[in-house]
Amino acid sequence: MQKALLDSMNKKKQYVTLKDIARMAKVSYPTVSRVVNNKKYVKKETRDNIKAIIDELGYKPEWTARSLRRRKTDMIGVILPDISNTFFSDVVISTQNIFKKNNIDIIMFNSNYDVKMETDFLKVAVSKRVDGIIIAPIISKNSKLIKTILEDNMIPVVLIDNKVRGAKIDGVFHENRRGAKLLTEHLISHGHKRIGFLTTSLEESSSFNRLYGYKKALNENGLRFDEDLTAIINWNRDKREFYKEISNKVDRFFKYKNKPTAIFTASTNLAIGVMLYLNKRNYSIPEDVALVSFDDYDFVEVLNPPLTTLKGVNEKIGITAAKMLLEKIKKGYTNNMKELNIPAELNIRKSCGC
Amino acid sequence: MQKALLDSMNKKKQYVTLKDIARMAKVSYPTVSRVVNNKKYVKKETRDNIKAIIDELGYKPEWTARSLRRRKTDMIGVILPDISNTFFSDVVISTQNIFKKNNIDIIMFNSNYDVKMETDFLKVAVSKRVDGIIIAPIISKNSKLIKTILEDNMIPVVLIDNKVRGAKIDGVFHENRRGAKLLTEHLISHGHKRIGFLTTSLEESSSFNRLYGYKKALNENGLRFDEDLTAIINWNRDKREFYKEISNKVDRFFKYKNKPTAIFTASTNLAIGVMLYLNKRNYSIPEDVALVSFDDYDFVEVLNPPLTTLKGVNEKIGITAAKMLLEKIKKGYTNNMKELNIPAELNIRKSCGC
DNA sequence: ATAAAATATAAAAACGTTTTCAGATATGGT
DNA sequence: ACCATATCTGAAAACGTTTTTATATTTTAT
Repeated sequence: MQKALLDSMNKKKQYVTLKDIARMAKVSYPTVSRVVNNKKYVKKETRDNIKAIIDELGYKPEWTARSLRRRKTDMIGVILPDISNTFFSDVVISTQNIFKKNNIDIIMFNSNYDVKMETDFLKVAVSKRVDGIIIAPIISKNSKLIKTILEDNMIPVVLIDNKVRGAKIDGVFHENRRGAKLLTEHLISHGHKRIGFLTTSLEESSSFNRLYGYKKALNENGLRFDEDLTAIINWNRDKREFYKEISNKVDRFFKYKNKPTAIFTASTNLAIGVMLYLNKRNYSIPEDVALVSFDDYDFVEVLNPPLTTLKGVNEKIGITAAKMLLEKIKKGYTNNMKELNIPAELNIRKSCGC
Repeated sequence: MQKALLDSMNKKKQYVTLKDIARMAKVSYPTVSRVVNNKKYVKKETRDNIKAIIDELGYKPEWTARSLRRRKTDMIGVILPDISNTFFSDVVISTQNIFKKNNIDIIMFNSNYDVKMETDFLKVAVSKRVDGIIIAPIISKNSKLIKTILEDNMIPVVLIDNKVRGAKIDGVFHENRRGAKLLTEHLISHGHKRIGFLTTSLEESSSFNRLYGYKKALNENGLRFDEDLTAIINWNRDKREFYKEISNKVDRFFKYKNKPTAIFTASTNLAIGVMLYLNKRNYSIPEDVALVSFDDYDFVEVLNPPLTTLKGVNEKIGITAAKMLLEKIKKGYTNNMKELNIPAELNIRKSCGC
């Protein structure tokens, strides 16, 4: 008896179903379905009665059943490398703000810059039958899988930040080349001739293009590109390790006879690492070393010193990508590749020497 | 003809189903199901053959159908107020790292500190039949809904950071009272007698408890609590507005005849706002005003000046909560309320005057 | 008044799985 | 050689919806 009570307490409550409602309202369950979905062809009287019962029992449709039948899940997959990076979390937030209005939810995949994980997540997203995917792909080697998904015409996809070589997929991007060129030129205008460059993996098209812009600025100003002043930092979820790698690599810059007088980082994570290093070495910014960075974050204003960056476009990118995907989902598959670049603009503060 | 081609291109590719595999392997589809799920009772020869066909056709189970039948979705809902706050994004990341190993995915809900949105999301999570929920509830007024979910025994829930008054739900929390007390005492030990306190809504138990700790420290050191030195800041997704409100409220502090010489903020978002204000007013930290803040973030080290905080426990909280939820999901409902508080520890830097 | 069209409802089929049940074959112990 | 048990397989039911089809009723148009 005691045990029975306990069992009944531990037994999951059964959800109320259409049939339950139908039975109470003495109608067939498709009729209830029509009420739930605000479809025509239900007498007002019947409709009101059913609605009342639904309210009373607190009926909520079983989404898995509905999804199975409707062949859509009202969920999209968002695959990003690191949402502790404000750029990406902003993307998630603005995406959600758009999609919530359409009653579409987000399955969040954080790949930790791990290619295997990214690939797995992509497969899971397909298996979970999401209605669409927003992805900031890590490396172009994923192209085969991504292309398969696109070419098999299974799921609408919108890229963010990184392109996939050879794949014709809509996407929204930073103006990477021009942005990097602007920042580098700004340093050059301050008289710097030896400028270090830090980035994460060049497999990412954004990194690659930032490097390109940096090189172009050097070139157009008659400065030689020096491979030794470029450092590629591997992402590490353990920040201590990540900063240590930055420290080691930047340290190398300062061991050359011809030291850099300025550093340009391709993301603010990297800039923080550089600042930690420079602080530790008692180099002062910008007197000893000037510093500029690609992304904008709300806290760069209060860094020591405030960091010169590009104006933030996180929300703009997120919203644009979300709207693009929504359109693709609603319209079904379309083959028109749209590639949007959000314009870059300098945000000059102190760290550059201004 | 042209049109037919276009139509066929635009037609969604049909997914491969169990039946397709079964037909090709000349077996019944439950047999294929057994292979897919690594169940016993399939002859090795048959199994191998089926596996080969599955690989060849790239069959992936339809998750909605599987979820419907199995009565679980392999998804959990994570409801947070603001993932652009590193604390919360760290929680998501560490949660995902735990759950991925169990093939459970995350539906992400970002409520923007909006009570209505939080409530909606909670209902959606239930309707989507998630296997469990991790939530950092904004206000205690949600308690009724949360309690209903718990008491109806529908879905396992684990709280993060904020408690819900009267509801017996497992949760993982900062050591809010002790942490706040430590920080306040530290300021007092520097000789400060007038200490401002900034927090977001006191509806959140974390804020309430941080205020409590602050008061207690004052009290135990013979200092009077002055309501005028407490400011409650409303969250605003628009950072400009958010910082403006901080600026306005802190400005009031400095209009009193008896100005504060130190400020304690209940979160780092607030600290940044305060720093922006102090910078603008040319107050120097810590000489004119000392500053300490509750959360730890990796960039506080390079702020101007480096911020004294509590040691970061983001990951610890995330991992603990995730494991707790996983256990609840696996065990089914259990009534033992577990409440874990992750110990607070000072992380002394420069902004306090040390 | 009558045909046509619109409305209202129910019965049945469908979505793609997993589970239960039952039957067939193989294996092992006496 | 025989019964019990383990292994294999398929048929049918089930999960909870939405959609299709069919049929009855009401409204509208002539």
